[in-house]
Amino acid sequence: MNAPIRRIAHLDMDAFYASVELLRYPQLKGLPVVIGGARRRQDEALRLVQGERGLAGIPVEAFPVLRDYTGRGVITTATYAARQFGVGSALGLMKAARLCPQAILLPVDFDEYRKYSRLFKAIILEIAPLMEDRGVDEVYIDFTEVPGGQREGGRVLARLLQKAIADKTGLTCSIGVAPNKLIAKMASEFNKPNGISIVHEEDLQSRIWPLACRKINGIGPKADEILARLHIHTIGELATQPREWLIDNFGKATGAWMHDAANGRDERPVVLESEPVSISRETTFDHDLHAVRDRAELGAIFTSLCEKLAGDLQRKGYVGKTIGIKLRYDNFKSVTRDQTIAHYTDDAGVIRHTAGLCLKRVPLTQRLRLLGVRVGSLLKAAEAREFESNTPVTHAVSTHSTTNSIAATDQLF
DNA sequence: TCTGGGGTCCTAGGACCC
DNA sequence: TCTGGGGTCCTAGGACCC
Repeated sequence: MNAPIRRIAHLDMDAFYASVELLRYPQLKGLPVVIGGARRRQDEALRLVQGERGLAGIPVEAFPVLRDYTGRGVITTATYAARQFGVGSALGLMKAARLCPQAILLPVDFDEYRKYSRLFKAIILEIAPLMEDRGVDEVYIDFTEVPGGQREGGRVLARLLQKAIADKTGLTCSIGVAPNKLIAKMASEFNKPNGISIVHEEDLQSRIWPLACRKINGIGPKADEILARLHIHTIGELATQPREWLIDNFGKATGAWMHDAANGRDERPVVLESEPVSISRETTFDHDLHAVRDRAELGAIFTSLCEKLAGDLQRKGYVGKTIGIKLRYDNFKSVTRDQTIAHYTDDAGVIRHTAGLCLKRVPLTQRLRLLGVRVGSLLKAAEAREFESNTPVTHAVSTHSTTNSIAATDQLF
């Protein structure tokens, strides 16, 4: 018997956030709907008009529309009906309102999306156990050894997955199957929504090479701009450049990677488990704040971010020892500062104190639009305790104690 | 009326040690 | 009497992704 052909699938949920919202509000099906912006207000407004028939009974006219929205924020997801108007992910809401003022605007309800995320991934795992989590709405799956994974190049298994997910969640997805992750990722976009694409090794020149370089996962706007200046626009053009020339222009690692990627070479395995490197919280203010004039408000936000972050760490069972801050000025320039401490911690007071020291190292004359706090160099809390028992007292782990109250730390703002 | 929030990885320089 | 390379850790910034 021949060795099975390596077949990797990329599965991408279609307009995921918006589709989950449509499960709650089926009366919005077919209408332009965008998700994004401020969370609470619209939600509460909707609950007020919710009649005996529940959420599905709310009349379409009661939903907030883009036209009435004022404030910051971007679109995270748009329904396909909304995309007709040129609105899509990452577009500012104010700009979107000009393109499609009648679009219905729903707030992001991440808990709900996470619920469906866990659900569709569990369904996949029952059928195909080798799955790599790539965020709330997409995964890679190794089809190679799965029953049916080789039939029709993977199409039979892909259809089975689509059907199982649709039956149990009411959601659709698109799947690309290819010899590796890189091509599978591109292939999953070929037939969106609710599509399947099979790309074989020998299809590289006909189906991948005509695409723009930007379609390669890992080539972003900056790299694309440099390539354009070098008169390279398609993946085929990139593939036929001499490897050494790409290395001269992009550096050793990036140049070699680009050459491999364009030639369809990618040996990365499907990774089943991974540990987080950092956990963070950040927030963009409703309006820009000044470190002096809005000191009290900023201080409260800062403390609250630290508390939420500590809560995240405790809930997930991690401690870290590199504490950092990020801020973004009104001109959108960002700076970061971080500091590594001797003790692993998940304590809000320790985080707040150390982050406060970081804040003192940064210019605070310009107005701010964003503030963030981050904890890195993470360790599982259990492993950290083990580490502690083999380490001198000065390196002890400090977990959420009451001795380090936030109120006791110095106030920068 | 520009531009969210949560991440990962890479680079590069300096400190410090051997 | 001034000069090596590595290796590792820390920090800052930036590209990129979902």
